[in-house]
Amino acid sequence: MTKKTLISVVGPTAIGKTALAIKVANHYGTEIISADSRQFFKEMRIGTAVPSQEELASVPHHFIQHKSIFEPYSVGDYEREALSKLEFLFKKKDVVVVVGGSGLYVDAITHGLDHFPKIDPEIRQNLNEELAKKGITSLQEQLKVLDPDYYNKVDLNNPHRLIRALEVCLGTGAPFSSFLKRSNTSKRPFRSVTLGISAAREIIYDRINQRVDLMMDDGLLQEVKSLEEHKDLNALQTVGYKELFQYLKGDIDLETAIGEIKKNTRRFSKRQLTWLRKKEGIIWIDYKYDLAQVLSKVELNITG
RNA sequence: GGCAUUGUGGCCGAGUGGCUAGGCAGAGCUCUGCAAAAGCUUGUACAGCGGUUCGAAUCCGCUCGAUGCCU
Repeated sequence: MTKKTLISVVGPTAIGKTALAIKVANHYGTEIISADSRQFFKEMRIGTAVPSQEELASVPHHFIQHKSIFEPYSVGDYEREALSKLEFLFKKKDVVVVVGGSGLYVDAITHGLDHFPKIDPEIRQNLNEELAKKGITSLQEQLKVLDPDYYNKVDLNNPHRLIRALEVCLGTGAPFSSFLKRSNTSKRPFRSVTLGISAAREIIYDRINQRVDLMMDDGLLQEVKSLEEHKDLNALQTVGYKELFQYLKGDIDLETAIGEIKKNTRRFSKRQLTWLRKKEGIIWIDYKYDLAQVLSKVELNITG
């Protein structure tokens, strides 16, 4: 019996992941799980480059616009939901395709995260207030006491990291680092093949700039306007939205806002590439790939 | 042709004798529940030549290049 295989498609934003994922899924007659942390939200469509109606119709997609920006949603939630969806899909398919630009979310599926207890959201809220009032040193001092091991490892200038570690310490009474066992890792009941699409930096940047213009033509500004009253929600701290909120507020003009979107998207793509660069086992292909060749490489990895 | 202003790293821009502004772009990196997030690292650049001085991006002279006004 064939072993179940998960084919992941990764790469920087605007490189053509969606198109390749659909072709691969069609070839195997299977379905697609999205690992894009912004395409989850049904209120955000244009700015997150959700697949088109035709694309969605050609292959069943999961985790696309299935959540609301009003619901809190984390990688942990995603990992649980995605794994149970995978289990369900593997009952009828030998291959499932995952596609997405959020590296952490792809890893959550393919390798898994350690288990953390649920933390009362109020703790994080308090820590955020503390950060605003007393500054980052206050958080650093607390972490030094509550989890000296992690204190020596983390980037102490990074408020997000400090707050996450502290909320776990405070919420569980145990050091954050005591949960980092990598116990989940590499225990998946399926084989993993990862396709990485890449191109020269210049080409990626070019595609990004073009796509931002297309989004504007498609009515991104209207979409952002309709969400303006919710601009403080976490899901809307997103490239393409936060810049246009600034424009709507009158802080910058439209041309500047569009330039900022392009710039921030370029930076994002750079971080995606940094993230992927160190990963092992990725089959890298050029953005002008030959589909038959790509599929035969995948086959080789499945059978080999 | 005359007079005046001016010339700082890819770009913007501060600095008017000694103690390497800063920002943007670019590049490299970190990453376990806010991840399209958050954070870190990264260029001794002062138009050229000569002079003054212990020491010049900063002062002086000439050359070259900009810009403006005048005839």
